[in-house]
Order: sequence, then structure tokens, then C-alpha cells
Amino acid sequence: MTPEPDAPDTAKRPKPFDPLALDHQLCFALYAAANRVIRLYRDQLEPLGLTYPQYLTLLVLWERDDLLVGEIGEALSLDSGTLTPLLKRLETAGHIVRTRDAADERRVRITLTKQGRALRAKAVNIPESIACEMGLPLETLVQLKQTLTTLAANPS
Amino acid sequence: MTPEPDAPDTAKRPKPFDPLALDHQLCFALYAAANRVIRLYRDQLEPLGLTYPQYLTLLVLWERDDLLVGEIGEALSLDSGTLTPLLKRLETAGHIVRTRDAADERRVRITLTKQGRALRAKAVNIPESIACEMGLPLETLVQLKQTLTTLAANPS
DNA sequence: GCCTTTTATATTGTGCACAATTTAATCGCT
DNA sequence: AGCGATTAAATTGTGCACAATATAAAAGGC
Repeated sequence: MTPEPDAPDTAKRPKPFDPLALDHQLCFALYAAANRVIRLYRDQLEPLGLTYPQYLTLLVLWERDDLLVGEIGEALSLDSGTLTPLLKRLETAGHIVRTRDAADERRVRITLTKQGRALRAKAVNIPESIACEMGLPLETLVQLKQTLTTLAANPS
Repeated sequence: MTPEPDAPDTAKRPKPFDPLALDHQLCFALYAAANRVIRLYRDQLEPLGLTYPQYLTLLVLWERDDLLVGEIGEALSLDSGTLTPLLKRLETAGHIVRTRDAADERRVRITLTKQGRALRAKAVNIPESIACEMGLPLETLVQLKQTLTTLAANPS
């Protein structure tokens, strides 16, 4: 099946490397993998009434409550254009409260409600469940996370 | 710095593993890395007047022209709800043409215009440029792509 | 104390991503 | 041929993601 070394010009040759071939794009692999993982989460989060970015926001607040909008934004690399409406939806759902800081009226403090804190118990087994669905050995996943974290952390 | 084995209960202990800590989430590393890489592309694609998903769509068409909407959707794991408006914008920009298939009026064939084909030359050096900006050794990037492709390809 | 600059959040507008539904054409079965 | 089932794309509606801008409050210079 390999072409003869001295085949004539009309014979099949190995294709020249195509830098724009979809299969060669790390960016597409990353994009497709991210979309797929978010889809996996959707199924787990739908019973909790949460979207994936809302879940990430709650992860931040479950670790440290009473944060400014900007602090959440820094943790997730999101700006107020994304976070403001998202936080309003989490407030409408009863998971958080948004309060203007009395000492600095520009700031908005985000605090969990009792309901928001209680939601954590329903989410605690999601990561392991997703890791299973990914169908890759744990060792591979750990190394993958390490590489991705480096990639995400480089100067934006 | 490690706590005494027989330290009293009030002494500092190593924190119990928190499965919901943001720093432990592969999903967040993936989400943040994907967002960052798309931001890197935005700077490169802006002069071409393309968004990142539009660029991916053109990658597919530069490899094989004259595809159905559904075939592009399968290549990119996107549905018509995403692709129909995106393709209409590419058509408005003059890069593609959308034509109802005469033999099967349900189908819409997507073909590149001359302008759409010409755009390829302006995009051909983007992947290498992005790879540099990522700031990771090529070896790492190759392996990362391999792992992500496996992750994205598992049954959805 | 004013006035410019900076900071924190909100708003507006565009473009995905996707679920759910709709429309219309083709297929399959009798 | 007739008709229910399937298929392909479009439409509708929600929720990000982000650029650009707006609003308003605080900080800093003079």
C-alpha cells in the first residue's frame, strides 16, 4: 500500500502536510472537547436547575462566600457583561443575594443564601460522575488538567 | 511545617480533599483554556472579518467544498440552530453560497465562492502563530491534542 | 474644595450553542 | 396512489462570552 520509492509522477504520493486541516488543529480538539464536557455537565446540572457557568460561579462561592462581582470574574476569567446577568439569574433562583457595598457604593457583594449553600450537597458527587463518563484513565485526566491549566494561565 | 502526628484537635490539619474546589476541576481548566485560545484566535481572525466558529466552518470547506449543512454540522458537532445563522452571515460576507439541492429540496448545499477560497491564503499561517503564543513545547501540544481528541470523540 | 482620573458594575449589541418546535420534502409501506 | 414516518433545515427562545460604552462612585492632584 505504500507508494513505490521510484514511482512515476502520476503515482499516489503522501499528501503534503496541510496546516489548516481540521484534524491537525489543537484549537478544534480543545473547542470540541470543551463543548462535549459542557454537554456532559448539562445532564447532571439540569435537575439542579443550573447552567454550567452558573455551576462554576457557585463553585467559587462555595469555596469563599461574600465576594465582589469582580473577584468572581477574576476567578473565572469572566467580565461583568457575562456575570451581571448570570448573577441576577442566580439571585432570582434564590441561590445568592446581591448587595451594594455600603462603604463603597460601586461594589456589589455576592453572598450565598441558605438555599445556595444547601445546593452544594446535591453537587458534591458530580465531578466523580463526570470523570467516569469521560472514559479516560485518571492518570491521563490529571496530566490533562495540568497542561490545560498552564495553557489557560499564560498571559492573556 | 507538617502537623505533629499526635497534635491536639485544635492544631492545624491538612485540609480534607474538596471534590468541588475550582482548582481541582478538569472541566474548568478545559473551559478556561478553550476560552483563552478562542481569544487568541479572535486577534488573528479579526482582520479577516471572521469569528472563530466561522473560521472552523471554512476549515471544513477548504478541505472539501460543496457540503450539506448537516455534513458541516457533523464535522464540527454543531446543529442547524447554530449553523444556519452562521452560514447566512458567511454568505452575506461573500465567502460562501447556499443553494437548495434540486434533487432533494430539503437539502442546502454550501459552496465556497472565489473570495472564500482566496481567504485560505490569508489564514494559512494562523495555526503556527497561535502555537507560538500558547507558550508550550510542541511535544506537549501534540500530546494534548491527542488526549482532547479522544475526549471529544467518546460517545456523546 | 473642585476637577480629572480611575475603578466597579451595568447596559447594549453581536454571535454563538443548544433545546424544542416547525416546516417542508422524501421515503416506505401497503 | 395514498399516507404515516422519517429526514433536512429553519425558527424560536434562553443563556452565555465579549467588545464597546455608559453610569456612577471613589481616589488623587492641585
